[in-house]
Amino acid sequence: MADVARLAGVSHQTVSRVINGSERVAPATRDRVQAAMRLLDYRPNSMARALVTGRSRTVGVIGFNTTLFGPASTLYGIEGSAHEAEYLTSVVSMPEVNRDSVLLAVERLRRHNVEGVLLLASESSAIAALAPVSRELPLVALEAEPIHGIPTVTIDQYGGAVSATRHLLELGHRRIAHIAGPAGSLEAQLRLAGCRDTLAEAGHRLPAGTGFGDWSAGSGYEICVRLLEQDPDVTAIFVANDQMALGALRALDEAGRRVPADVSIVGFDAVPESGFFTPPLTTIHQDFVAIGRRGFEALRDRIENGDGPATHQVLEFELLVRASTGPPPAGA
Amino acid sequence: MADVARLAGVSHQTVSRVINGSERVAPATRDRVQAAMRLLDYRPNSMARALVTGRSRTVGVIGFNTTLFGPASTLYGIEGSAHEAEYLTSVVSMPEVNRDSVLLAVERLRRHNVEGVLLLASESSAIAALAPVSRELPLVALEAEPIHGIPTVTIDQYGGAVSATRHLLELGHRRIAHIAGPAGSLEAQLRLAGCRDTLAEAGHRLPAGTGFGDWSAGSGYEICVRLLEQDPDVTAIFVANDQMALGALRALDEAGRRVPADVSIVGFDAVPESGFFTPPLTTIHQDFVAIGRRGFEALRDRIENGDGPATHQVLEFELLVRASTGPPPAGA
DNA sequence: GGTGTCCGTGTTATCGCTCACATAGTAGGG
DNA sequence: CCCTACTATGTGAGCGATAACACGGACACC
Repeated sequence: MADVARLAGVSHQTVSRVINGSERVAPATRDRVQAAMRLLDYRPNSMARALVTGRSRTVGVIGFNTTLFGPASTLYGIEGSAHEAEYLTSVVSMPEVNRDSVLLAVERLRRHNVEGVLLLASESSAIAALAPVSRELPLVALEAEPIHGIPTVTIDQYGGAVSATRHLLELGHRRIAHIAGPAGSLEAQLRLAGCRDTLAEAGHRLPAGTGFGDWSAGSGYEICVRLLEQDPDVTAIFVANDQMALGALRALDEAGRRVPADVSIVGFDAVPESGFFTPPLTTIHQDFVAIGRRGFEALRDRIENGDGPATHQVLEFELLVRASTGPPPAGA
Repeated sequence: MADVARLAGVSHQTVSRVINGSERVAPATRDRVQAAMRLLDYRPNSMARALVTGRSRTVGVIGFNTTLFGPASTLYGIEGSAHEAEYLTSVVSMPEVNRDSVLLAVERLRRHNVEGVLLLASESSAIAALAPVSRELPLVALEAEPIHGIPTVTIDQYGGAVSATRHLLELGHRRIAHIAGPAGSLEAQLRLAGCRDTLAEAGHRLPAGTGFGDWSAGSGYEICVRLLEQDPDVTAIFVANDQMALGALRALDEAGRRVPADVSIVGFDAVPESGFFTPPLTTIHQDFVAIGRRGFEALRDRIENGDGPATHQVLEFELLVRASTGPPPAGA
């Protein structure tokens, strides 16, 4: 910076003014300074600036299964939004969700002076762990429970589950099972609750022993195999995400049950591949990227304008009816 | 820091020594300082430290399709490794790969004083754009061509394609088609070349008009539909990734062609879902997480030990034979 | 022509830390 | 018992920027 100032024949402060786009600089001077900056390939040192302003213009993201389509897409949305606002995104991916790992992640981010943190985890334990932190550091939780005064952005998981279940009821199904996500996950709980409540309203109930998977195709497969043994009369299964639904599809195929002629399947998430499953999967679409964008905006608002009351944004979902659902077999 | 020093009755320099684990501190003093730090909930300011040491302990990652399983997993590997080395990972996800977007991304990261950059893109144009930058900033490219003296970490794409193609030849297939990835992608090119060369060696050749997809299931579907029209005698298709293979599976199903009885399919990547496709997909497994880890290690080495000659690491792949491949139909 | 006001620019302090060097005390060798 | 050598700690400078304030000159107004 001193070099630039010297070359342009001004003081370092004037250079600083040019960098920061201050009004109080004569156009001629501004041009001279900019020319000097270009000539010297000068790049302001963000660390020095951050030190004096106390602002790092960096936000942290804490994620877990970031290799999954959902979180990866949300991260993409966050990054896109952050980019536009000239923030940098720092990611911490933990292999497992628990109190300690969340605290470790946030500590790591704080040490690097992030200005705020986005939590990408629906485990209520993760949010609970961060509740005290949120008083010192702006925090927004995505796909999370609106508790502890932490702002959240989610889609209407419960509503999506209701919609999926209604779809099956409307097709005439009566014996409907659910393959749930991890028991500790709020999303999984809401999807289960939405399904159960909707069935109850219609005078039906979930078969006993709903299995809790881990979102993976493998777990969906295993749970479905068990389900078919325990309850061969099931004519429809609402599966808590598309990957597990794929596993269920595989299990049904191996069991010789046709989809949707014998059993209908509904998934959740609408991953891009789901339209190419055999058969193409009926599922609930949620806009992960939008969640990320909204999440970042909410965080930025808290960073720049301080704590207001915590907002809880709920985005819309969409039922995508494809070929994996149809009326139950005549005999059922 | 001054507060800690005062409370512990030492100078700020001694506090600094304790923070940095210097040897030259009496155990009693160290304890007193640590107690003071805990009491005051003191956290060293990384920006000040970065300013004076000139080290931000942050690396940048430039990615494109980071919502895909491969890049997302690699990112996960990078982050894990970076975490262990106490580096922070900052991600920039660009919507498209081209010279400008790559340069923009790297500029953004440099402005935030990252110490090095990992490029997650197999497009040679992206690497070419960064070649000049790599002389000023440590850089490692993943899944990329070893050019311009930039270190790389990849798996043996060509070898994987050879292995996949041989597998089909050994099963007795003679009319083998390929569905390729984007023409600009090095991975796609190598997979295509490996397939073509292996066929040529065996005295066969690729049917004319190999389609170039965009890695998505949808593109795989469309290319396969076209392929089946143009070349109905094909008995096997090697598809450049699993998502496109899923699309191909769908197209075959709709065309009434059974897999593997009528047509065999081999994918590439071994995404976790591929074992649950209908039928489970024969594919080439590559360890994306390991690529990320190795990539970070290589970058760290360059950051901390300066430029040596550029290393090019090639990791092993593995052919996973599942149910989507079998001998060609008797008539073929 | 004096004076207040605004504009463009410069001067100095400061952010929180590490580095290089200074210094006091302690121990060991002859 | 002196000198060297090393240990534990302190002092002051400076990293590269911004903030706060100071200052000279041009202009307008009375």
